[in-house]
Amino acid sequence: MWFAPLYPIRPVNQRKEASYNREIPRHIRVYEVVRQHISGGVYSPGDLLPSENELCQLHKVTRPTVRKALDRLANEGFIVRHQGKGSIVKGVPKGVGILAIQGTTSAVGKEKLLTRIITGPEIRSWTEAFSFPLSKVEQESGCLYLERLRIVDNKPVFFDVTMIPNINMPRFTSRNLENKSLFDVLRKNYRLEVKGGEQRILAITADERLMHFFGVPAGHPVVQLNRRIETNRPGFFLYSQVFCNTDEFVLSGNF
Amino acid sequence: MWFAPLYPIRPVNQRKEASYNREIPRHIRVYEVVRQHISGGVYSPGDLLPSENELCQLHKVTRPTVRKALDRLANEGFIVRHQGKGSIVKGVPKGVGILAIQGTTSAVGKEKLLTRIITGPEIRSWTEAFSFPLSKVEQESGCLYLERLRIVDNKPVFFDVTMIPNINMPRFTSRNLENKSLFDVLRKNYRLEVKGGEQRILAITADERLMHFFGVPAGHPVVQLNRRIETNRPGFFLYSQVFCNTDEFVLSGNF
DNA sequence: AAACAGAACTTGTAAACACAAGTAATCAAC
DNA sequence: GTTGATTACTTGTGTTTACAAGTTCTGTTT
Repeated sequence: MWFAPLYPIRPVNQRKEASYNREIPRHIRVYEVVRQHISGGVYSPGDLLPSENELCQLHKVTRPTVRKALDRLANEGFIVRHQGKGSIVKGVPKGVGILAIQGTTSAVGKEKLLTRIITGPEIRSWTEAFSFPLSKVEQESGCLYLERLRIVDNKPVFFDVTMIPNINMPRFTSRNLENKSLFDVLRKNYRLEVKGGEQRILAITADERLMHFFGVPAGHPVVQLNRRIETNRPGFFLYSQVFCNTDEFVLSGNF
Repeated sequence: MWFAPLYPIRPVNQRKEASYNREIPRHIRVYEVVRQHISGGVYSPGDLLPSENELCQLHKVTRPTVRKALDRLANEGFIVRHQGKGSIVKGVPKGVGILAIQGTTSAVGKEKLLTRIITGPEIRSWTEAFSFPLSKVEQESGCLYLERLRIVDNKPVFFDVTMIPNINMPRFTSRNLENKSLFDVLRKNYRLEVKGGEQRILAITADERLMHFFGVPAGHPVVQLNRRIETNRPGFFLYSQVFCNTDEFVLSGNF
């Protein structure tokens, strides 16, 4: 059985169009607006957001709709809600640190960090990708190999090995990477964005080479990170291995 | 002005008790049950979850309530929803490895992991929170102290120290935490959700105690993690220190 | 048998309502 | 002035109703 609608819920579409032009849900609209207001500085951290009922009036929607928007904002860390008080702006959720998504450059701060290229960049065939499995395509293409030593406050802290599949990476071997963020170069010159990845962490004792680079005695403990980094290019991964002398600098990051 | 309720919404509380024993919201109840069914293997990845209406009947709640539970499950990656089709089980979200956001239990898999309580849970005064700064309130409240040894495949792999501010944590010291996920206990009994945090990683050599726990010789390298973990309770942080013997198991996680 | 129409499901969006519970300001009583 | 109850906010939870829109099966038509 069919019942005539008691009231018109949404304004009749003026023009019927393809589905890609379908209305954006109202709770998402509200979310977008408030989110932009927070990241745009209309509301500062610590501010009290308009109450749910005020937001209802502002956006001409009902409370469940507003609440759905605020649910998401709270979930993503833009706001904190307090029963009986209101929603307090927390700010734009801070990014993920060295261990999470960015290279060491942005974590330590560009000023104090020097990067010395030890080897490469040069084309090699894969030996292994730090125990991550390699696809056939990757294996056949060879890799761009790079070894760097990172120096903070005149002390060598990181030694990293980076391996990038040699697929559509023109002129990479002739690039000057000294004191540059690798991720910046990849983003600007190859439109490669880091999306996420997987990492494995272990503690080892320094081998001859690390003893030499870090200037530490035999038996010195070192953190080793093996990372497989996803990019916006589907199926294209960066592989990197980082050794870190945590005597004076620790690896820190948010999650 | 006051209006008599048109209908009784929820069954009258049989006995009025203190606030820590307040009713757990129904959408959270439903969430917990379905979540356990997924991680417990009642539903396998690829399976179609009961429809929202069926879940309504099962749990004797209405659709918005069920939807709120499913919203969260989808958000956390347990399920994927398809309009017109249903909700498909994706499985326990891997990736939330030890380094990212969850405890070791979900990272390794519950089957193989045993947890032995070494000390506590007991109330102590703070000595320090692994070099994280403590607020005045935290310092004055004292902390719940807990030491655990995690055993994977009969090999001790993790030793962790957890410190929780003793603020509104009734009966925590008398809880049995043996072979349980601490985060699960906190979520179910105290409605504490992990939101994120900060961690610092370093490599050390095992001291007397770790040599004993891990059964490793002197000079053995060990990964140390100091973590400050944010929760949904504003200003309430968990502090934990994890030592990991990475000989046979590495710390892995996604980002 | 193949194609189409429709019914009968599914989830997605949104409103309107009712009440619970936490917070903060106000105001009266002491 | 201080205390304590009241009141007027705030967010939290839950129900009911209505319709939109995607998917799948079924039955009829061709």
